[in-house]
Amino acid sequence: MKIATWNVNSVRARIGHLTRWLKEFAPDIVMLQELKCQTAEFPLLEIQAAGYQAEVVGQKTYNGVAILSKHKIENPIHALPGDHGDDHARYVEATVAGLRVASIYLPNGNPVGTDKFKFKLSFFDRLDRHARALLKSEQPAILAGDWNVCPTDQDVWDPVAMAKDALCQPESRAAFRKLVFQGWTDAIRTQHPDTRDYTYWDYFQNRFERDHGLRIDHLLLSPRVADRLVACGVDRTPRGWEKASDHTPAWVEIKD
DNA sequence: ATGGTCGGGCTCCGA
Repeated sequence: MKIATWNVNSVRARIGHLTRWLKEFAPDIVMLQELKCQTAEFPLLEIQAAGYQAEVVGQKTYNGVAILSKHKIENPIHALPGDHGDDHARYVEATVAGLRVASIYLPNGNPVGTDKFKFKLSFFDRLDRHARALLKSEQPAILAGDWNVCPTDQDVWDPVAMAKDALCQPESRAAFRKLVFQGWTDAIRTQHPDTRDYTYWDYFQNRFERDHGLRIDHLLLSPRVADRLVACGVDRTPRGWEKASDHTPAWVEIKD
């Protein structure tokens, strides 16, 4: 079973790329981020025609997350618990094929030293508590999405240029590590300890062509899913298509 | 040296 995550940077602008990639890569489950549309505007007919169900949490202009699946989607939740005042569409979680899967769009947090950065850390704190409860439930689970964190300098093409960025702050990295230390496996880094495996390249300055990227899209596996890990990677193909998202899909394959 | 490019939806914001 193949499970992927992809920040599409507007699902309506990218629907052609998305349906092409669903057909070519044939994932069983896909976590999407940055839909940039309201739930009612989500291109559901095209997704269904491609053979997928969808659980969508949208909002106007910003954010937006979804779970696409070839299998039945059950018991969804549409927000990360812990803050009733959080009206950002950044979290959707559901049960699919016996797995608890979450599509997460963590706040970017720039610039550092503002309420945006505080919101990022508080979102991480809520995620930490919720992830702990998921582990305790002993359901096989996958937390996937755009984490807006480069876990180490290995995940950054130019660590000096990025040193003041919210994606590389010690607090952001510590928050990510705290989840890993709970017992979640960062699939790609664990299976590929020595490669860069970027998932994002800025639109500026031909960064993709020069491979000046970042690894910020991650799939974290609960222990029972990590036991089933067969392969994982980053599919750079869609990033090379015309009018691409600035992110490309990351994926895992697990035993059924 | 603080630019550059996208998408959404307006004349700027967020990334």
